[in-house]
Amino acid sequence: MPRKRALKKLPRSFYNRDALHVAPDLIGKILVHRFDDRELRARIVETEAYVGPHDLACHASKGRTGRTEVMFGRAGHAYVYLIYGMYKMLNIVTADVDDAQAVLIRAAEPLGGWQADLSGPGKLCRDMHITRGQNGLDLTADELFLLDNPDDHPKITRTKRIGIDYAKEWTHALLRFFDADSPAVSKPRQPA
DNA sequence: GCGTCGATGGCA
DNA sequence: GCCATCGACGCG
Repeated sequence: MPRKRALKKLPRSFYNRDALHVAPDLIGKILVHRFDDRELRARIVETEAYVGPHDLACHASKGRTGRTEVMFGRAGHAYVYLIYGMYKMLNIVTADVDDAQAVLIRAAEPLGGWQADLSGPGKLCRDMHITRGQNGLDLTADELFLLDNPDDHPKITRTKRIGIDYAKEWTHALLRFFDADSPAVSKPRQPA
C-alpha cells in the first residue's frame, strides 16, 4: 500500500480554466469548511458548469449586477447566492477576469465520521453551514477551500442541468457532471 | 412511486 | 414577478 500523503489545496491555476473543464475535474475533490473551531469535509460528487454570458442559464447572462459581480472577478473565489428565499447555492468562479463562468456544487459525501445528507445544492449549503457571508471568499485561503484527491478516479456521467427550463437552447446542453457510482447524487440520475 | 404545490426573500 | 430547491401531500 502506498503511504498516505497530505492532500494539497487546489491552486489558482486549477480554477483559471473554462467551467466546462473545471466542473468534471471537481468530481472527487474534497470541500473543506472551517468555522467556529470546527472543520467539515465532503467529497464532491455532482457539479454543473455555467459557461458564460452567452449561456442563458448563467446568471452572468443578465449582465454585471450586484449579485453577479464576483462571477466577473478572479477565478478561485466563492459565488454564494440565495434562491427561492431560503436556499443558498455554492458556486466556484472559474476562467479569466471578466470572463464570467462558474461551477455549481450540487452534491457531496460527508467525510471524517460526520453524518449528513448533502445530495442537493440547498442541502449541501445548509448542512455545511455555508451562508451568503461567504460570497466572494478566496478558495485558496483557509476558511473555505478544496483539496486535490489524486488517488480518486470517479466514473463520470453527463446530463443536462437541473431547474433551468427557461434557458431555451441551453436547456439541453450536457453540462451536469456526477460520479456514476455515488449514492449521494441528487435526482434525476438518468440522462433524460 | 410518482406529480403537484407552496414556502420565502433578494433582486431587477 | 421571477427564480441553478426542498419537503409535504395526495394519489390508489
